[in-house]
Amino acid sequence: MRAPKETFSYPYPHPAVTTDVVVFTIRDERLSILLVKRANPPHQGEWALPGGFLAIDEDLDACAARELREETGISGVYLEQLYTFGATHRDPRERVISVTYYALVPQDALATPRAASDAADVGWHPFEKLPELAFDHADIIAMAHQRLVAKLDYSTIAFQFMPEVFTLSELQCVYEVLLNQPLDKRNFRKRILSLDLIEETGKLRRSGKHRPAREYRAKHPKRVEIIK
Amino acid sequence: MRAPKETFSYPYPHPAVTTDVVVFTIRDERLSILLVKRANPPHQGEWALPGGFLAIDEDLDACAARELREETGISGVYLEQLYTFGATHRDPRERVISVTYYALVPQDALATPRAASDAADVGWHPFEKLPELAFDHADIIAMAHQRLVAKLDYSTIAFQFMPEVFTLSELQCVYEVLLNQPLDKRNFRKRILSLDLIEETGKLRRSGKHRPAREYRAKHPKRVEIIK
DNA sequence: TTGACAAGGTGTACGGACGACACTATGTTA
DNA sequence: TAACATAGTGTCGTCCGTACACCTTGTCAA
Repeated sequence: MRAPKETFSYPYPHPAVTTDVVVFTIRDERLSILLVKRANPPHQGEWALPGGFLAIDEDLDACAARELREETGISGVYLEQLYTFGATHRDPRERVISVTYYALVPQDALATPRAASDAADVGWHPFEKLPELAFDHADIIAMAHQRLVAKLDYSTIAFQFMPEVFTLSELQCVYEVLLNQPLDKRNFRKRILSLDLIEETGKLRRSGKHRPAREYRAKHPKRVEIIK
Repeated sequence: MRAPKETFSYPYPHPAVTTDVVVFTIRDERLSILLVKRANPPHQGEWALPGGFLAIDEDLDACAARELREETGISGVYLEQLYTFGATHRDPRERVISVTYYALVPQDALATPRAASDAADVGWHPFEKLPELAFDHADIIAMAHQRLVAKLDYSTIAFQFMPEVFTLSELQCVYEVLLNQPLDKRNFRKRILSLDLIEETGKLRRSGKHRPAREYRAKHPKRVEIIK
């Protein structure tokens, strides 16, 4: 906590800098985004992206990771800078430059994120029916979604949605949700296995009254590679 | 010009925000970058990217375009946001967040850019032998180059290097320089023409003691499309 | 005038990647 | 033990990308 009376002066006006994070996951076979309900003005009571002001001695990536951790309890996930939004009146308080990030969270992690002090609520919202959003956060989400879908085609980013071990059917489901279209099972398995990115655990996954599926794990779970 | 005595105060420390621009062109069959020699400290006398501080009532894109125009005389070119650099000590004066852009300039435009007041010199430098650069500008250029080469594959960005009319050989030369490898003439022409992005002007270009080449123009010169 | 020069312009054939497509295997449960 | 539900597997055709060589046409100099 900073001394409230102190002020910081500059010979020229300075904008404020924030980071905001679009957190994606896949829940119930739906692409979902983590939103916080704002506890304070402006836009009090509206849903918004987790994020907040950059500390003066803090790197941008660290700020995004910290805000994500503080506001939602999420850490250790894939986090990539997206774009910087700086339209002159995007925040009514003062000039605010937002360096935005997007994060990908595995399916099972954090079923119920915890709300922080400056958030009235936190929750997952299906991408297909998002509520009204504060500031220009709808634009930020749109761009994050565009980037995510584009990266599916030429990188191994989709694995960041997967838990440590998973089945090929689960992986296929992730691709189908993101691409919003069904995929052929044989072609999908052929393509994924030819990438040589996953290996069998040797165990079987039993679920439901049917044949168990082989479990796989990523050979390099944290790595996102460019392919093709 | 602002009154020099005025100061601007905030209850929390604010970083400064700048934009810096990596300007690419192709000169003498070499990819080149426009640099300015710094007239003032810090890094006085070193080469740096054109750029400068964001005005408080100015959009980010407008700031990049303005700095580019003021420092080099270039305007009306393709300009795209690249990435935001904000490491805590990248500028010795104060905390500075740099929202970086890259620009593509047609070959013939602006053979000799003019130097502005706060630049001791301005000039094109071949990408392959850049001088020592101020701040973290070498990192910024590296990322811009990576983005540019990547976009060659899935967009029509290369046309931004072309003048209004050009020959297929000139276009091929641009691709060869950017990809740093020779291309097959027949395959190149087949691929480019199949995109249906250019049309013949009907005129011929005479140069040297050989058969003249057909001139082409882009159907939508300013448009950069995602292909494939 | 004509022949050498230099870049402009053109088509085919091969191989690999991707997409369409249907049936058997295996564990569960009633 | 039979029905059920998902797991798991191979082939074939098409399209795209790549490799590859020669004729065309204007210039210039002998």
